[in-house]
Amino acid sequence: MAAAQELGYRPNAIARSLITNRSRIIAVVMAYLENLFYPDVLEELGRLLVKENYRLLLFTGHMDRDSDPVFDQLMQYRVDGIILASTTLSSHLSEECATAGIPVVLFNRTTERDAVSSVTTRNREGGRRVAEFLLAGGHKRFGYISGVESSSTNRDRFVGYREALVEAGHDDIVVGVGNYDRAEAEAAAREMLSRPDRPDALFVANDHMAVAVMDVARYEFGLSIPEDLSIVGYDDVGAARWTAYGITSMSQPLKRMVEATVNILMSQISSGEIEAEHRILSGELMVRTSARVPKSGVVEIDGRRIYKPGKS
Amino acid sequence: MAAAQELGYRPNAIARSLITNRSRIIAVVMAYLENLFYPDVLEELGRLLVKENYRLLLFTGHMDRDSDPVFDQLMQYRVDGIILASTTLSSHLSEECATAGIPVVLFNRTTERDAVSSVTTRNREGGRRVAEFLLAGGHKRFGYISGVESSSTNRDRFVGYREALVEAGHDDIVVGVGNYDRAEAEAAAREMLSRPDRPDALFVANDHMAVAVMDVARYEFGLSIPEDLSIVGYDDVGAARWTAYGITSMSQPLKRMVEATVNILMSQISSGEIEAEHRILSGELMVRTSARVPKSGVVEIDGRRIYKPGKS
DNA sequence: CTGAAAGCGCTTACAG
DNA sequence: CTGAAAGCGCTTACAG
Repeated sequence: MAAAQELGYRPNAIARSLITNRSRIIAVVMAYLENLFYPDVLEELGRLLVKENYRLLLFTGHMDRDSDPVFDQLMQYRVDGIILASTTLSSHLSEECATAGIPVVLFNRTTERDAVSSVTTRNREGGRRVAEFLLAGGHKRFGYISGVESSSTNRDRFVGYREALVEAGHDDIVVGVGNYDRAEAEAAAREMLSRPDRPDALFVANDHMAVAVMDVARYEFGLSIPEDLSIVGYDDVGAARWTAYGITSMSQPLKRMVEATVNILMSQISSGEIEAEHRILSGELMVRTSARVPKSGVVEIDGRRIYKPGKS
Repeated sequence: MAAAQELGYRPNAIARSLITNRSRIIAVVMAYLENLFYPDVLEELGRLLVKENYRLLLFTGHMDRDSDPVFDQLMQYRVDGIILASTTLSSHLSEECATAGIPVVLFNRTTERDAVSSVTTRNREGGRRVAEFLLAGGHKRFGYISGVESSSTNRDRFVGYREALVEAGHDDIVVGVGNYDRAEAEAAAREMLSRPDRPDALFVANDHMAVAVMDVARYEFGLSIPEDLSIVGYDDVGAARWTAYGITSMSQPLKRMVEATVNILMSQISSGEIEAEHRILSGELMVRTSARVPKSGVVEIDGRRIYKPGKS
């Protein structure tokens, strides 16, 4: 042992993994890090995985649907688990993972397929909450700037938002497509705010776009926020808290989401059984300055203002 | 081959690496992803490494100086190269890498030690440029909010800034310590702006802090920017371009920096020779709205405004 | 309890 | 040109 120490011997983890059949590597696939939400997720993932004595192999960049070379690489490195954030595997590929016995967890996404686990938040309820908040604020004309239209997050947020608005008698929502992209969100905002019947309440599908939309509204259209236009976002990312924006936003409990993701992975790895598990968490509507504040329903908890209808 | 295809055979990269003595894995160590500059770097690194057929093993979280377990893990996975961003290895550890024949590149950092390569920008010239710009803007009283005081980036930026100011007869710079941290930068700004002789020109060591400082100046002190206070940042990160901030900032050529980093690594890996190489690139002072604009020296290139003293 | 052997899945050099 | 053998650095089961 002393000699080993002296010579700086370190066991070769790669040789070990060959015989143990465990690489202790988790692959994390993140299409893009531009949305500030994801770097935060990544950092937290790194923290938890290291605690579990796992390494994090990162794949960024958009994956093409089926024939991804990225996927081949995951398999070649015999990763013990895969976390997919802001990407979805084709059904073909997730099948392959399942047969190869590699646990897969979708982060902030779901699919109909039952084979792969997922961790999400109640996006539909979130969408409803946003609508309730804007209705309580006395708004009359509602808009929505969407994310990627086929994504489960976008779909669920919009469905909940629309449901609650329709129940209140508003069935004419102005919709623009933002694709979770700044530039596209800006274009959608320009188009929407140029309309003679422009909305006075706007739900933007995530904060990453909401920041861009606020800049367009304020500096290109000269609108006062929230006097002329209320904006609500989603995710509660860092920039939402910056005073210049102060975005009222549905939060996603990032730490708990990451924790659930790692838990699912760890239990599937150790049990060797891959039974799809779906963990669904809840967020809160964080009230700041980007949207008119209703007379009641806003409570203060630990210095943060949260909208909880029914309470005051 | 047909059979292999049918059975979904994929070579085991780990077994291969055992015999080839090449893991085709590069370790990237990033202390924190909070500063928006680093996620961008990470994404670009991912792009280039994948092109070179390398994988990216990510380590986040602060490393303790000498005895880091993280470093042990790097070694255990027999990574082919190490990129250190926003962290420095102790001399002891970089020595070990050298003897183990693993190339190391410091990204956006340097050390006196010659054994390890680095990619940086001309921070001292950058600091000078900022000073020249603020002097040309007619400012009288200069402040500086620092990064981590021991870091080479911070030191060089400040040295250049001070040099140019002293040459112009200003040797009384008000200095606050921001440690590249939002909260600390805010505290430093509060302290500095409360002074009776508060500066009218403020160089903040990076944009990540500059955003926070601007919010403090505007919303806590009611200052107009740039009328009451000019602020210049560093890095030219995404948020600097958001209209609400519009930070005048020294850019760092991120893509070229990443390219140089990967190049150094690749050439050292293929040659097997680890000779320290220091690549130093240049940035530009991107002119936006957070600082008073001098009468001359600002040129427009591809729709971006850049300060190039001596030209107009 | 200690120590030698087999084997994980590859690649490479060598024999047929 | 094809095919069997050796070996990368571990772990694990087994023999002494």
